[in-house]
Amino acid sequence: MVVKTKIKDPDLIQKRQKQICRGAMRVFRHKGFHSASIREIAKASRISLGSLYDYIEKKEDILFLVHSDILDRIYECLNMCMDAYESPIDQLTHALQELLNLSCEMKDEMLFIYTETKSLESKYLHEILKREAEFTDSFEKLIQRGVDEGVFDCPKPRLVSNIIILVGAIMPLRGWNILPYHSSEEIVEELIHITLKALNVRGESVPGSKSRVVAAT
Amino acid sequence: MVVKTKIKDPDLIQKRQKQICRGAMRVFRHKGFHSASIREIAKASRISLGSLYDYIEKKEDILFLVHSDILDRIYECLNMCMDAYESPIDQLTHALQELLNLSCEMKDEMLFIYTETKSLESKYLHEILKREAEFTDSFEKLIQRGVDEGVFDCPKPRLVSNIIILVGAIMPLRGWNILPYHSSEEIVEELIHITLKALNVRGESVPGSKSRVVAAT
Amino acid sequence: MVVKTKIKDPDLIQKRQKQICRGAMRVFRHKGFHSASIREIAKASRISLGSLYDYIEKKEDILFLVHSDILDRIYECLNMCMDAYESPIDQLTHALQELLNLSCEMKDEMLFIYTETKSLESKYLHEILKREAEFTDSFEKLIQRGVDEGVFDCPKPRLVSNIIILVGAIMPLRGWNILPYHSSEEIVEELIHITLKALNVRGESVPGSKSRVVAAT
Amino acid sequence: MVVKTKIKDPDLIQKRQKQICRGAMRVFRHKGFHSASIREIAKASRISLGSLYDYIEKKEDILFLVHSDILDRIYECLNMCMDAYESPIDQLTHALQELLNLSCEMKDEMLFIYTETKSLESKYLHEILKREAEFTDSFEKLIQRGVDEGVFDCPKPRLVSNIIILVGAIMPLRGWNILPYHSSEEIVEELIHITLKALNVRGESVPGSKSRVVAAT
DNA sequence: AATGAATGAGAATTCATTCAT
DNA sequence: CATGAATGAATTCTCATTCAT
Repeated sequence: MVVKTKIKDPDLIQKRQKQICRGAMRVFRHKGFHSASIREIAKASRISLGSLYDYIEKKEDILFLVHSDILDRIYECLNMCMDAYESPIDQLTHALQELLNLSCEMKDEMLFIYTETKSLESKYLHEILKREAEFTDSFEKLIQRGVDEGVFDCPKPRLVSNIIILVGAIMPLRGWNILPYHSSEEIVEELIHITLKALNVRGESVPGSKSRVVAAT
Repeated sequence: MVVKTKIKDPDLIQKRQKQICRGAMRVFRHKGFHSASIREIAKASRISLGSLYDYIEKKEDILFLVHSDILDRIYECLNMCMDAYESPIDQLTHALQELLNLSCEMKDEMLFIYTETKSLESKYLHEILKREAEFTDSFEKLIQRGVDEGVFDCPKPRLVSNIIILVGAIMPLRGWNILPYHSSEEIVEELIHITLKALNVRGESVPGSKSRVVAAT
Repeated sequence: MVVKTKIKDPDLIQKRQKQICRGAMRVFRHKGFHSASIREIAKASRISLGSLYDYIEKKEDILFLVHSDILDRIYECLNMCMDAYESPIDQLTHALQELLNLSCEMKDEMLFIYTETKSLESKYLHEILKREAEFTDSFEKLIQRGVDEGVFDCPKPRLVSNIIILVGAIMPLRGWNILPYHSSEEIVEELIHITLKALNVRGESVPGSKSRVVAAT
Repeated sequence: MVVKTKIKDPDLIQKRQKQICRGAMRVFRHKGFHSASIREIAKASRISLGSLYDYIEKKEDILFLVHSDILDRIYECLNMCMDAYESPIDQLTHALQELLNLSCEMKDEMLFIYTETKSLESKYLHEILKREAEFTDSFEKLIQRGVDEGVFDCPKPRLVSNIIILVGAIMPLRGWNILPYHSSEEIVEELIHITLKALNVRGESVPGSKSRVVAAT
């Protein structure tokens, strides 16, 4: 899916739309989508109001571009992470760890996705949900492979992959209630531990953690 | 916290504000808070525009009233549910079951809470988060009692209670990805199973479920 | 001219309308006529919104009542003052002195008259201007009598009486620029002095002033 | 002080704000500030509602612009007039004459200033009063110079300059009561005569008047 | 390609007035 | 006579979008 523009040069489109994404997100962070005016977005993007409309057609296009940009960044990280390991357990633990790290670093962006996806118009909504579904699928496949290899015990991999993705957003969604009591490192470690326990993995190893290495093999 | 009105009769205030809540929610369901106009809300509430403003001061007041109303309904159900049982395991399983049932029946309302809490103005936001925190606390205490009684194994009850509440919203937040593959009954059952497993409960019994009554390890 | 009411008892009308005048003026003082809402006026008058409308028909009626009330108070004082003296010079000096004193004590009221008379609807405007004209007439007659008696030199008594009345409002209209430099007593004394000079009165006596008594007859 | 705009081109701002001033004044003349709606003002200014708000921020800004514009016009005339003469008597008589002429030609504008200055918000009110004060100062200095040169007898120049300015608005404020009896030329001539008399000027000459050229006492 | 001025539909909110009790 | 809840027209202001330069 592509946003219709008045401009021909594809490189310029790419560059300016990225510029708009970053500017827009800077505004959305504080005011949300609806309260952000196109004027503010143009100013934050260091682009004129007229030019802005050369690269998009409607305000909602920006919402889609920002969604796309955020998902791109998240999925790229996670795919790289999964590709770096072979065994399902390693893949899962590292992917989960990466997801949780991202949810710290990109807290605002993830919260934005959770709160503003509903504002997408139907055409864009389906596109974005399709991409989210693909992402969930990759987790599901990973778990299924673990089940097939006998390292995971999980009768409903789709449900569990959805839980994982939901819990992957625990920082933006529930951080306000947890962070005053636990550091993000503690949270990440414990969440991986719980996940592996829920998958009946015995003798887990948590990457980057000393305290639990004793239980390894 | 109370919304300032021009009306004196407290019963009438109560009645009309409830009326407004229901009407407003009917509109918010389809359009969200920002896209819903005050005129639509008035119409849906079967109240005149002028009268509406006799019972609130600003549009944001409606957002708060709706939040309050939804939380009231959810928390009342859950408190009744917890009070009906003695043992932490029974309390937890029934509360979780009730929470998940509510998240089916009040899917839109819960999604609304997750997506629009950010639109509350500071004063109201704090009030609502305070109530959510109290709710989380009651889950935390429940788990802690289970730990004290030796039936739960859980080093970070606060984290886990937050996970439970987050997962309690899995229907509104991830239902679109799960429900095409599993019935809500299946989901509820499996989620309770996973939760108890995460708490290291051996020999669990799921209420209303036959299949798992003897499903010990 | 009389404001139409729903109430019969004339004493009650009198009493309540006075009550409304005082309440309304309290609000007008700070916000002016247009920015004052009927609700505020009712509250300040310690009368219910419904009752208020038993004693007036429209908001403008209040404006007229307040105008009437203020003019009544001013003219009553001045008429008493003029009646207390015989000679034109005494009458003029004491009337002017009284007028200037009133313009200190009723600064807000006089300013209100000057700024809000234009808001009166035609019917009321004519009534109020008629009363102001009568008031100007009485000054004009006073001056004319002085001219006839040979104590004043004034070819255009009407113009001068208008000047006197205008200067009588110098406190509310220009006080902000004068009062930081001169006390109101100084101002009053000097204004009387100038007025008598303008009327070619030689050897004037200013009431209540010591400094100028030496110049007395 | 400058009204904040969304427009960058300063010439355009100047031009449009003047356009708005004139349009607004056309409406204010009949209805006053509060009763004039922004829509009417836009229409009278031959500018669209949206554009209007590109050149101002709030309705009150228009009030300030109009005040500014009127004072500019008046003060420019008077300064030119004062600069054209050397002696205090000439300056005073010509300035007074000019002021009274202006008060005939700009009757509505002056009345507007007197009745609507109170509607200015604090920030603007102070600015406008500052300019009025400067204007009064210039009259005070003129009188003081006359006193220093021995041609005026005036112990309180500040008070007298305020009287002059107040009397300078006699046409808009009291014209309704005088003009049916005297022509504006008569009024102007007599007012100058009285003023000079009040300043103890002997052997005055009124500009443009023959009858009084030798009218010494 | 880029700029920024122009537009008007639509938003929230206020308030004089009426009317049932 | 008194009360205060109800009404909806009118108001100010915002903002996405277009268009001339």
